[in-house]
Amino acid sequence: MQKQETLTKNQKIILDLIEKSDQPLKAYSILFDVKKKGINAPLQVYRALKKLVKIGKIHKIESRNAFIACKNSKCQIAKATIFSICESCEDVTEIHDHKLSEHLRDFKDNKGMKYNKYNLEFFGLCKKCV
Amino acid sequence: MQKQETLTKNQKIILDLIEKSDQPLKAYSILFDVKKKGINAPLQVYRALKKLVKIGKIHKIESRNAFIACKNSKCQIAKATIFSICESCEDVTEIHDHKLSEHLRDFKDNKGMKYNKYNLEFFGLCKKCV
DNA sequence: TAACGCTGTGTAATAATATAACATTTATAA
DNA sequence: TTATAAATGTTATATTATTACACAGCGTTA
Ligand SMILES: [Zn+2]
Ligand SMILES: [Zn+2]
Ligand SMILES: [Zn+2]
Ligand SMILES: [Zn+2]
Repeated sequence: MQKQETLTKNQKIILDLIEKSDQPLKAYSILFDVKKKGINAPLQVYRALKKLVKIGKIHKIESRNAFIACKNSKCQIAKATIFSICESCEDVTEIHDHKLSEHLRDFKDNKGMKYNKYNLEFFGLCKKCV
Repeated sequence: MQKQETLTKNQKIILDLIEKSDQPLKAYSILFDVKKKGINAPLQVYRALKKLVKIGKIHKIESRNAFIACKNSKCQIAKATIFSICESCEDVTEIHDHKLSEHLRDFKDNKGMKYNKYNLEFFGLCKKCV
């Protein structure tokens, strides 16, 4: 059984917003949207984002400084993320590929480093933009 | 034969600095260091960084907003980068693993997306920090 | 109960990262 | 030569993210 996190009011408001979008949202765009719900300052947004990332409800797209909801119950540990990003329309999709995930999970370098997380971003052109 | 890029003065100054460091440097720390050489504004740094990334002389560590020199003549296309990052001491190493690179290069999703680039960052604890 | 640690809140200020706009200069190509 | 692309220098500004501080709520435990 997985521990069910209880989200606070601010966290819920922000998660709701991100989940309603199928594309990544930026922190200040989130801030703009939640002002009507009483969230007034950047820090309130960043604090909620940090928690949501930590518990795996959302992921940060590092190359875009944006946040997207995770739709895969299996990666809610936030430790293994793969995305494809269209450099033309900026469409982002989370990739779930068993073989690739396995390969990455099992990767060992020759420096004795102990990994506990990875993030992979593929860039290219989506079908619509080719 | 590979086309040898001719770097401009600013680009050379900034590449030199980054190559002398074995760890990633941040843009404003670079700016601070090159002020004595007549580079005065952030934009001058960011323009040089952009070019150097484009020609593969340096890579951006996206999760850290920092830039590291590429020591591998083979990835000077800047299209296929893998890094390991220690979350304790922030040590960054570029990884060259033939099998993993091959796997990533050959990866195809089921959406018909055409990839031309990827960036992979592993996080964990290095030998010293375990 | 009271004291404590932990997490979250609200607010203000500020730090850190990155780009826009403009005039000019330099390098390369036709 | 002309023209065209790439780089420069400068000022201003936009965007992203954190520090600092006072306080509130909650569960643990002395
Ligand atoms: Zn996910
Ligand atoms: Zn697209
Ligand atoms: Zn490289
Ligand atoms: Zn370390």
